[in-house]
Amino acid sequence: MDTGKAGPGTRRSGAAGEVWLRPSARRGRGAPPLSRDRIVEEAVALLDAEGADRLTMRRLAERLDTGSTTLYWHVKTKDDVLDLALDAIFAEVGIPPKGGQGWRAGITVLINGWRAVLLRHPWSAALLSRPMLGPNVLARSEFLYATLLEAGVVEPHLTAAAYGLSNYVIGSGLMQATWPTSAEQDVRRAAREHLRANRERYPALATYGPLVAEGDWDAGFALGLTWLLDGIQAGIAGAGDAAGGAVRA
Amino acid sequence: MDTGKAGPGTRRSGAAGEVWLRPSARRGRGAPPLSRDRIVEEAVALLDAEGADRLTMRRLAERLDTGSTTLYWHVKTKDDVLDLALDAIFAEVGIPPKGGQGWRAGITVLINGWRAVLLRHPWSAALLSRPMLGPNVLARSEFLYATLLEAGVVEPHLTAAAYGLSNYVIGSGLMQATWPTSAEQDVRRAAREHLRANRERYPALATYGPLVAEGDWDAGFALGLTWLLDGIQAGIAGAGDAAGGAVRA
DNA sequence: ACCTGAACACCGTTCAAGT
DNA sequence: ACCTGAACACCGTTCAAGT
Repeated sequence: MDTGKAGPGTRRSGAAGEVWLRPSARRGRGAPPLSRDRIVEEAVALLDAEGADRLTMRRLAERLDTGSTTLYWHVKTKDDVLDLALDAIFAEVGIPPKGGQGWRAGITVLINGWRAVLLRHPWSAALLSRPMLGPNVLARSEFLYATLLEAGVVEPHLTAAAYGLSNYVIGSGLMQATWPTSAEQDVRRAAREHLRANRERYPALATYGPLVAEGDWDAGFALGLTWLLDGIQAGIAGAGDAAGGAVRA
Repeated sequence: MDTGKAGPGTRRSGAAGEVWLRPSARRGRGAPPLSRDRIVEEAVALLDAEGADRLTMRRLAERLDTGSTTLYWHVKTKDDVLDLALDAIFAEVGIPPKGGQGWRAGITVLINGWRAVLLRHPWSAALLSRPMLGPNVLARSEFLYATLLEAGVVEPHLTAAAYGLSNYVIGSGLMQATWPTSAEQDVRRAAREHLRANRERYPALATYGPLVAEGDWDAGFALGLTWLLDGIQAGIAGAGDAAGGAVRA
């Protein structure tokens, strides 16, 4: 594990003329100078590779070939790094072209892309408990609101729709990222057996529950999304009170 | 801050005869002996009072009047404490009586109770990224599945319904617990001004966005819940393909 | 303007030792 | 069976100092 760690003076002090043999940057060829962007990029890589609780200022600095304290010139705190990393991956969520398809299609593409990103970076689920106000997140929220407005959705349906859709993806991403992955077969099996052993207490779960049925995440997600979109659509047509009397909690 | 901290020997060594003046337990009157339950209870209190990142084995131990290392006799790791604390608050979610009302009413009560607990313990939102397999959580999932089954919901609607509802509450709780509270008026205002300053980039958000409109969380949540329930209900009636062709993502 | 090193005040956890 | 203290290998962050 510690193999790559140069002893004191090995690289930093530099033997006579050794400067010319070095490609001017610290690390191998072409490592750009340290910058906020590079720190965030490396943070995402570290998070992808090892998960949220392995992200340490010292370990991050090591990957960037600096001391941990150097990072604090470019970034104010570790929390900043997390905020920036979270916003960075949102850039991967494609924003559908403006007028292309109907509002349902546009929103479906956005939401599915959003979900895909959450699943591709499972650590992000745990970070969603911080306010998301970065430019990439805002750009996607803007698309969502704009599309709904253009479709004719008005308050109180507008807020409910935007929140409902967002909450649904976030919850789904969190749930699925959380769930014992197939890599943890032992945990899955243990959980399943736990349910079956207590089948008199959890009869429905033991037979139909998620750990048993191994339901199709994607199909389930799509179905729930349809329900939300249907509800939103119904609210557009008869703006009055298509939702019945259930609106007030 | 350090006022209450007894100097070495002040309490532990005990002057002659001092035993009889002590009420036999370490702390004031009637402190029950250390136990797993007491640790979890105190952990919840600490989390409620100070939030997730202030929970420390040492600080928790201090509240229990022990050394931090003592906790490890009752609990294996800090993660265990978090898992136990998370399951503990789920006990507050009331499970509706079995046959009382229709399935919609029962599920609505459960979901609203669930949401209320998440909002009452905002720290729990950040912990939802861990598998929830504790007895209290399972009991509530059991109710959900059993009620849906009894209402006649079948696969693939069953899994989609259970996940959809759960994901929706979880996402909502996370979102609302995360959002700058009214206590952080400055953050709210800064965010709002940020949106307005960039109104050409975020036109819809700047005018109708959540930070501006100050929408009613409860009403919005209830509306989205209605949509989900409507979708589930529609699936019961015409079991065939009431959801149209959108099922396969 | 950017980087470094030493240092501070913490962490979670282990373990031999006590009662 | 339960509790304690010392100790280990870490943390995030500050700050004076270097170039």
